[in-house]
Amino acid sequence: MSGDHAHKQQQMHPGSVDYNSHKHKDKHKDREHSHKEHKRDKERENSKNGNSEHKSSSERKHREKEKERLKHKEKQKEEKFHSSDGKYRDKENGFVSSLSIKVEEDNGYHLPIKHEKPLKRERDEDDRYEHKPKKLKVDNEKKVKKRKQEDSDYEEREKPKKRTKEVKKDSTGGKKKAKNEPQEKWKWWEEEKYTDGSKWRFLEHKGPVFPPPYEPLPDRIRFYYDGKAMKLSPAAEEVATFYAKMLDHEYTTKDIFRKNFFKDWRKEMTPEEKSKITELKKCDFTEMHEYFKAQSEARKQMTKEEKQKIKEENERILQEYGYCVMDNHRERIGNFRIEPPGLFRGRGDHPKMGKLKRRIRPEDIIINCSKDSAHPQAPPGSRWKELRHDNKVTWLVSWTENIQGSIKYIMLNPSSRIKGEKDWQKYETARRLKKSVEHIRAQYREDWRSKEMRIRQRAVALYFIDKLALRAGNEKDEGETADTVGCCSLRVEHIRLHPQMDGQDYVVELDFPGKDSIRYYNKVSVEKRVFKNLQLFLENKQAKDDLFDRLNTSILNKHLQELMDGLTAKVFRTYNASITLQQQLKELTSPDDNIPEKILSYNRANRAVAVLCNHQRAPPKTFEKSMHNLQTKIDEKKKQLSAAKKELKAAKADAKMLRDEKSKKAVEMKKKAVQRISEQLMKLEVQATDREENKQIALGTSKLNYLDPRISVAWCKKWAVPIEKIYNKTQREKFAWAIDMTDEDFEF
DNA sequence: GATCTAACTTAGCACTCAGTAA
DNA sequence: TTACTGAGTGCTAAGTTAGATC
Repeated sequence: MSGDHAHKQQQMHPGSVDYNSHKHKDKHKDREHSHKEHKRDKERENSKNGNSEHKSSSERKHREKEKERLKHKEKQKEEKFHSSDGKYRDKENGFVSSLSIKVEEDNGYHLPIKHEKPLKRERDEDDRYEHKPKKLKVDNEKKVKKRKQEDSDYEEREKPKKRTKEVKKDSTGGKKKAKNEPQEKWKWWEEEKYTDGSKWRFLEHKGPVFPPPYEPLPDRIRFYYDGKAMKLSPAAEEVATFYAKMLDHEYTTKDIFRKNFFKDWRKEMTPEEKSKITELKKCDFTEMHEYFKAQSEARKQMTKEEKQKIKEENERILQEYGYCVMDNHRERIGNFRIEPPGLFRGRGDHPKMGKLKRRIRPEDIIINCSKDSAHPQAPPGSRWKELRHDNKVTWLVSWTENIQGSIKYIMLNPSSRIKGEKDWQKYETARRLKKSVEHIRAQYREDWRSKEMRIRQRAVALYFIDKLALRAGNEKDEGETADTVGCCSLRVEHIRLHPQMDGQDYVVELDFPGKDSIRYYNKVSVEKRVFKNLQLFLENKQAKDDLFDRLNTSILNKHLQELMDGLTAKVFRTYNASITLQQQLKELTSPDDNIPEKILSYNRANRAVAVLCNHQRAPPKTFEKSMHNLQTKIDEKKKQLSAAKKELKAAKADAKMLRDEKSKKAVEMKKKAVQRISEQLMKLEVQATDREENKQIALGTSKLNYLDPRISVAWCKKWAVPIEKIYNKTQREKFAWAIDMTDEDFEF
């Protein structure tokens, strides 16, 4: 299947459309579609079809057989999940399912999996979970005063010490609890929010941590040019080490990377070096490369004590620079280190890959903090570019990077109030969309018949965004970034129309490089009117022309804003992801299941979302090996089980003969052993299934960014699944608000 | 409406480190 | 004790969106 797709994919191109004339020249740009995406896919495909795949095929078959034998219950669930009637999206490499066409249905509208029930709430909106900002705090002088007081109180009592993440204060005004009492987490979600657009009242931090200065290589480590050793100037040597460190990486085999690197490297050379070093292929970095490899090896070989020392030093830096005081709370900073210099690693066929990312100096840094805070000090002998006091933004530090000229920021950790509030708000907006989505859908269906082309295009694009969870698709600077697209920027070459395909009517085949140059490949059966509209949009266009030439993200979002306050294209992704999770959890969870089975169901629901959102990952390098190891464990466990069963049988026979207490006890013991081993076996089998299904799908992205955590928390509570089973520590910190406020009745 | 920019979210990859098996 | 492994974490690239400016 996967090979088949790859093949189809390669052949795809605007054969089915009449490209004779060019109607929309104004918007047409002669873009080069480099097909980086396709190359990357092909590479994956090749590696997949290579040795490792063949080696593992017998194991996989074996596993399949084992799966067959899994409990009846398990099997039923799997069938349910894989939806036997072609609802699953088919992705690159066939990693999702063997079925390729998603059928449109009235109720199973947006989901990759068929839904027996309509996507309707089972009860009225539960307003308990509405994100209702309480009374405006900044309007309330008393409270502002109090907060200010708390700020200064905090400085007084907390500044010199404290290693806890949050400052402890009680509800009456900020007194610490007794020493040994457990530190209570700050429940910012129970407090009032700023509603005047300001993000904080007080902000104090220590500024960023700079990477260590460059340390020249020892003299024995030499660089060779054209076979001759050559001592490089420190600046040129530093840049050379960036390349040397990457020698093992695929990047250094790419022409653009090499070209960009060499060009930027030469800029760092002295005139003499410049005149000597004229060809990259004559450069020999291997000694440097070996040196860094040895260093990395040495780091691994460090003694426990040495490692501990480094750990302590890192902890000290974290405590000093990794936290800030925002209003009256000590909050964790997300990224407090300045990005070190190196070679730019753009993704896909990025035209700037290999360029030198220069070292950031204090003179490049803008510091943002409160006027009345202790300002961070620039390193001795240097000064900041600017000291700013802007409480309308959330960042602490910013600088402009030299590759794209974009601004980089230091901001707070996801567990912080400022990020958490925004996250919560995001899900509330998505829940509001739930209330008006049917109306919006009716509207865009109506717009498919509009007399105006721009409205039809808007309506069809919105249909794709809603149905397929596509990203908005901003226009991008040609030549500055990799050629990737989203919905609004789709081009003729990214779409093929099939009036009939695989027994389905009106099939649209989408194939394009999305964010991070991850391929989006999907064949989907659409409504006739959508199909006819697409045919119309394609008329008289060429491969490189925009499919939606009368549309862009700005127009689309303005329209969405009119339909619902706060609605943007992105909200549809959040909404559809969350509603899919909720729906899938309902479908897949069986009350009789044990905890591991329930977790498998959760992961499968999560997986359905990841598939919908096209969250892919490269299969882990050690995947085949780890599956093999797991299978070995399963085989051993089976042997163990069979032995235990024999022993039980024997014990039973003994007990029947002897009829004494001792042999009865022995039977009980053996029974327990059989039960224990069975459970262990079942866990391993579930683990193998889960891992196999997860081979090329990344669950983390949707879990962290698209799924309303309250759905997961409610599910855990309802089925008594420990929250730790689905969220690790970091995730629990990020979603503390949801964990605290949600009960099992929560409905998205 | 086009373009630019700032601010923020979303994303996959690489590396680390703790747990576990040998 | 060592080697291995995978979950967790950090890093930073690549998106979206809104607002300013022309």
